[in-house]
Amino acid sequence: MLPPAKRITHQREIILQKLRSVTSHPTADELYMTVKEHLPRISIATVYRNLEWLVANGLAQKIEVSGRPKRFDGTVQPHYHVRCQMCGKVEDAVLAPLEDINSRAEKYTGYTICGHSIEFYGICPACSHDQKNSAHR
Amino acid sequence: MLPPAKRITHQREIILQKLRSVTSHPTADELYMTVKEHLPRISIATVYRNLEWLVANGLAQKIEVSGRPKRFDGTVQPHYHVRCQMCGKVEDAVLAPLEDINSRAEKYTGYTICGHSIEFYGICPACSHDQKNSAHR
DNA sequence: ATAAGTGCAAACGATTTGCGACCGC
DNA sequence: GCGGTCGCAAATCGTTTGCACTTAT
Repeated sequence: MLPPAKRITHQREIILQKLRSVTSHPTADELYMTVKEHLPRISIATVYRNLEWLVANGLAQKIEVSGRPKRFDGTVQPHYHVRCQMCGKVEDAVLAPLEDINSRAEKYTGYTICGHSIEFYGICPACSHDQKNSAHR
Repeated sequence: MLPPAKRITHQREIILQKLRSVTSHPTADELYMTVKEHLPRISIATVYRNLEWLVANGLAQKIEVSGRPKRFDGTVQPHYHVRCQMCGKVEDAVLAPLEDINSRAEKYTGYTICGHSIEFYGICPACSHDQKNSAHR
């Protein structure tokens, strides 16, 4: 199903464009910073509202994991994420989607399963490097 | 490794006991309510502090998913969860832990992977029933 | 005595909301 | 002109923190 193609306001457009131009899964606040460069008068509320709108209309994904601030993703294909436990960075984990586990879960839980998310957690290369350097102290 | 068996204060004990007595993955606040029945003067801060302590000492698990309030689990064995998108309830999904995907992810991401969490999302039996009943309107 | 743990209230960060102004059809 | 959207400020929610007071050892 194609997106309902409703109103695309200027701010909505810029937000989506900025979101698509990065691979860093920014938080609403981070996005607000960069969007503000082009639309200095935009408010953080607008960013939140439009991000939710984009998600609701299938133009973006929300990664709401780990208590931390929600992150957003301009890619809509299902994929998994890895989070660094030290610096909080989130990256994509390129693994083939495990389709079969949905039906398994459905069977065992009685829920109507719509999907699943997998988050790997660990230490990113940069942080594990830092860790070695400061092992003493 | 057995828990460090440090201080077990009265409030700590009650909190763990209450947490273990339910399967509902309560939030800190929900737990606070029930613990207060036994310890009327306990503060919410103590509940938060002790839940973190229990997690740090391997006596409980934190389920921090979906932006929503963190939930806690008195079971420490690794297992997955299903969340109802309508009522927010979290239940266990009895699926054998997928051990192999950790090493796969490690290979692809370059991270040192410590583990992963899977959350299925969908509609619980109760809510899908309600949905039918209120289909009109 | 001292180190750890507590209750309270205030602080915090992320997000949401109410509202009057505004913009595009 | 009207409905949808915006910017702003205030409100909310979950959680954390500073601090002075207890409590177990």
